[in-house]
Amino acid sequence: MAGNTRTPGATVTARVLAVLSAFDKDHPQLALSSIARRADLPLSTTHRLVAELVSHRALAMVGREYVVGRRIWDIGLLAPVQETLRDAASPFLHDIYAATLATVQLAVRDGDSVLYLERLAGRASVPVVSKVGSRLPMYATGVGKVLLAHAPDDVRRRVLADLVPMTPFTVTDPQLLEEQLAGVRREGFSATAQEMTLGACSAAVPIRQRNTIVAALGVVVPSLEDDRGRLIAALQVAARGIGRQL
Amino acid sequence: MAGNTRTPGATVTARVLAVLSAFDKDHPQLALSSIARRADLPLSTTHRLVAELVSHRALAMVGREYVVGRRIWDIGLLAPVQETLRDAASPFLHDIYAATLATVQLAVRDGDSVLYLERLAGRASVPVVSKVGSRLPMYATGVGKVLLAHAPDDVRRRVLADLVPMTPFTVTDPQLLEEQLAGVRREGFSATAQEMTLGACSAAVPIRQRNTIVAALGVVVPSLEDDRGRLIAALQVAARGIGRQL
DNA sequence: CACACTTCTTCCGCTGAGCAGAAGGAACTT
DNA sequence: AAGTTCCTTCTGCTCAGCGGAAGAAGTGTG
Repeated sequence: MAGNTRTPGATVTARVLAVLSAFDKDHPQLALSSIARRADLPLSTTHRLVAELVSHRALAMVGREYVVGRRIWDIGLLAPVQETLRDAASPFLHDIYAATLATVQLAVRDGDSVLYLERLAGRASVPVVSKVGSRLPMYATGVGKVLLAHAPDDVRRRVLADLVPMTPFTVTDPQLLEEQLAGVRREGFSATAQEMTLGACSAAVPIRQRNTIVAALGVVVPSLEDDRGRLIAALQVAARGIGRQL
Repeated sequence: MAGNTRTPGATVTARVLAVLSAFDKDHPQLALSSIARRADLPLSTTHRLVAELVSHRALAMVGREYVVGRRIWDIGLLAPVQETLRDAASPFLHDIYAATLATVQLAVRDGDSVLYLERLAGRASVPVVSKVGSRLPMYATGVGKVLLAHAPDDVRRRVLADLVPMTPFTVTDPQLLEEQLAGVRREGFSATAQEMTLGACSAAVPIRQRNTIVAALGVVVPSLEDDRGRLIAALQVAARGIGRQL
């Protein structure tokens, strides 16, 4: 029968997003109490928010549990970066794959990480850790270095301040990395060797949309020695082609 | 200096969704005032909501305008919109693309329309109007005719009662279309030429889950003449493969 | 069948987060 | 320089939202 004081400093918008964000790839379906726990909200509050979201089809019920609804799916597809970019890039990725038989990757910067949008797995026995939808550090991958080289200053500063070695070949000296990034900007491509995974080398180039770098395109191969020039030329042709269609 | 009365009966959740829903296929990028108008909210309210959504990356700024952000994209992808179907189909779609270099489409019937679930964009020389998440009429597309041929009677009756020509080649005679649909059922595939878009032909086959047609798989090409048989054979192999996994 | 346990739903009075008009800027256009 | 359009900030009022608690409904165990 007691009323209550609301928690100060909370906005409903943040709560709504917290509820939606309770869902992720490993938890695509959740019970009410799980949502409350993951969003760190009281049960009754969660109950009300969820009920309202369901009424707007932002969530849907499956039995006793909830899943993300069609409404969010519809809206999410409008996020322009990925859809347009992936469509424009799709045929070029296949071209590069056909020409090189390497693992081909398309990635964008997401905050301080690399987000992989598309990947064509090559047949070569190269261990590749990237997955579509996964995030990796920017300082240790080919596409990452390209994106980092062209990222805003504050992003670069944060990333350079925390260089964790992934392999013995990872560059962990901020000064050296800065110089490499300057080289990437100057040359127009990046080339890395075993910095993320032993046995995997990569080359990458930026994709430009009207002089803004919006994404990076790269390949992963067992070794760069042989045909580094050819790989980079192929990547650059494709990157220009993609950029032209954005 | 005057305060104000809030509009009663409004929930923040509904407003947040109204703001997000202001974005649609024809308006993927909006200025603040446009969002306010489309969501039917006061400008200052919209401003605050949008700012908060941007801070949570549910929206993003592009110059002076806004677009749907990566956060919503992430969450939206979790919506179980035929997820098993899409998962099962994905590798086969890539196979078909690699074999034909055509635009490949995966679609289901949604009410009286075709809903496109997945699309691999081929070479740009063929104009293709379908987009993932978009809906098109069933009577003028390859995948649509397959789905229409196997749709319940009442759906077919409603669709046949309202045939609007999209191009000069669109079939608008209900009788003729009925005959074509019978052909689709008999032959196991549909082939259309420029009925939706000039310069675009398509072939499509049904995907069966235990003898029920649950989806359609199709390709769009500039012309069907050359290798119609090969295309359809490839589609049928893939469709069987997908069906086997459902 | 009773008991414990977990999960969901409803209730209700208090209060600060949200509201929206207005005014002040900023950027373009005429 | 005057008009137009669009964006941002300020502010006091007030009701939408809050959340503890209690009740209901389902689930598991001896």
